[in-house]
Amino acid sequence: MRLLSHSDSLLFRLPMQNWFDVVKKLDFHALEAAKRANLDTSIFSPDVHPADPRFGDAQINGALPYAKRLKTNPREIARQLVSQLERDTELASVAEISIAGPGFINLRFKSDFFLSWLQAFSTEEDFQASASKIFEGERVVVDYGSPNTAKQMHVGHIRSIVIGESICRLLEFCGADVTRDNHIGDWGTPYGKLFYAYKRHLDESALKEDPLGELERLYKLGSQLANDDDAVLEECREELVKLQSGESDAIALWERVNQLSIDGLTEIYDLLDVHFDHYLGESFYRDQVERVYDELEKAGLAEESEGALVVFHPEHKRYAKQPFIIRKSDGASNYATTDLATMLYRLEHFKATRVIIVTDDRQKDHFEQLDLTTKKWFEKTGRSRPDFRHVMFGKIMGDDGKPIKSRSGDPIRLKDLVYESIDRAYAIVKEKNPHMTEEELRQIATTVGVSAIKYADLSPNRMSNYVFSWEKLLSFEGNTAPYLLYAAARIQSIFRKAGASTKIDESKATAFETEEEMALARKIMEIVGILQSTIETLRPHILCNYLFELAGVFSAFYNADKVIVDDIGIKTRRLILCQRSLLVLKIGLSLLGIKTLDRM
RNA sequence: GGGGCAGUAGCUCAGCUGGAUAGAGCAUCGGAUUUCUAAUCCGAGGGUCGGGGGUUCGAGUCCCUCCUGCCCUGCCA
Repeated sequence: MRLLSHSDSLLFRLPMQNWFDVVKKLDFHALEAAKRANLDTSIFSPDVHPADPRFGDAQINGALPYAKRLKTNPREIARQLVSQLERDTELASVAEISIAGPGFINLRFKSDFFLSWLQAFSTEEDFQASASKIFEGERVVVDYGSPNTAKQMHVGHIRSIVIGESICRLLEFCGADVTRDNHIGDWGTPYGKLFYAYKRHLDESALKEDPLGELERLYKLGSQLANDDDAVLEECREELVKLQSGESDAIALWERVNQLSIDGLTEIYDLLDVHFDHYLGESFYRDQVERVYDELEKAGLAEESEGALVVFHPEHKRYAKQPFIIRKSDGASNYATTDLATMLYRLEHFKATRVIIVTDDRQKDHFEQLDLTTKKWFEKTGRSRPDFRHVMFGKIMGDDGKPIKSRSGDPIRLKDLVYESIDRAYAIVKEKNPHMTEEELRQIATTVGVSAIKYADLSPNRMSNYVFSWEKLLSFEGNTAPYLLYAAARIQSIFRKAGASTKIDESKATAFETEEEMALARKIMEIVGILQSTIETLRPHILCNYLFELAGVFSAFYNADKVIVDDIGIKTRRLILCQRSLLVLKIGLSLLGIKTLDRM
């Protein structure tokens, strides 16, 4: 029979499940206290925050705005609340309560509360249990990546891929059924020029070697030849007409180019561990544009203006005058048309309850107009209206403050970027681990290099432009993926050294004592709120920031407190901290699309 | 002209619905290693939060105004 530690008593353990989200739980208790104190709960909001460790673990600030509304003394309100909170036996058993300043209520959890919390929530399933309800039953189509075909991807494509993938994983973690759809640019005017050059100047071996590179070369060549010679330009036009009119040879060639393109794209996506369910690009919707014109005209939303078919939104201060052009004056469809058709398809075919599109912020107006138009269209036709979110991001800048370009003035190829990162990672890993096998070196370098690229893109706020620098991207210090991977690898190492698996007899643990133990426990618990705000805002940098802090607090703990010690109580509780730190790092990194390593 | 985003330490950036003395990393300087991975940790210096006004117990955060940069603004995506 195992011994019961004081934190193991049934009385204490039973309610722990409700404490997973500490802020939410405190909010509830504070509101109950407010009722008992006869405060007007239509006005009072507890306003619970995680606190600066100097003051405690959490604070309830609601007394101040409440007193302001009623023009009374905030400290008096706080005093009334505290006297009720102290009568709350569940709360009083886990925390010490005090008043500070003008009426802040500070709570400091008792040491064994941290241990009980960590013991109650110990697996990925435990962490996912509450999150998985957020988007339960939701079908979400996430549209990201979206490069043009027959071209190499460049550095400008990385943010959509990396942010989009992270958002997919976050949504799945929250219980959503996610469809990853790559809305490729596989239709349009460039194909005339490409086909002209393809038929005359194709280098078969180059095409086999590097399909996207060769197709891009051919497009540029065709473009240049057409530019120099009007006769060539005319032939390019004819190629395009053949394609658009569905001539079988042209379609066959287009299909071949498209397949080569997708194969080329997939090579890099595989490297980045990003896998799409569909590649439903612009071409897929080309036969559906008539339906869009018809429905929008019948619904009275679209009108002729300057020869084009457009949608105005009279209620909107800007889009009352700024048209959403859905058919050009030459009769051709455009981006707006296919995006509308895409919305319809996602509703009808995927039964989407939500649609998320991940692009740069220059397309903000376009997607606002798309959303307004879709809402009215679907409403008038009696359809359900999926919730639409445009997840946008800023540009990647060079150190000259302008959008990033390579020295030659061309965009930096994404492939080159990723492989250079892997190569640099390889050199560093090899230097640190001279005796590692070649295979292991390669594998670690790939993970480190790819992670570094991804993390550099995820850690800044996606809304702002960020400055690209090789040094920062590939740095192994500071808020970077390698720093996080290293922290995780060190924890794995502890378990190897301890000869213990991650499953340990946790009942032997004693309550935390050292400052570093407490700080780490506190930090681990913060993951709950962090996941919520990351998901609410769809801003992965919030999670990045947190993981960096967690790794830092862990490292401080690691340096201060030895884990493998003789005292079984101390050793066990420290192993618990290690195991949970590793768990949270793994969950967090996987939600960012980053794999962890056992050693590095 | 209209609209959007941004301006925080020398550099790159955090700062959650307004909360206590504005924080990291890099760089600089000073420490820690017979040790579970030093790819680490601890400490120091470094700020008119673009300027000015306002709202209030309290403003980097909200409102107004001005300055600066970038982006969008009818037939590109």
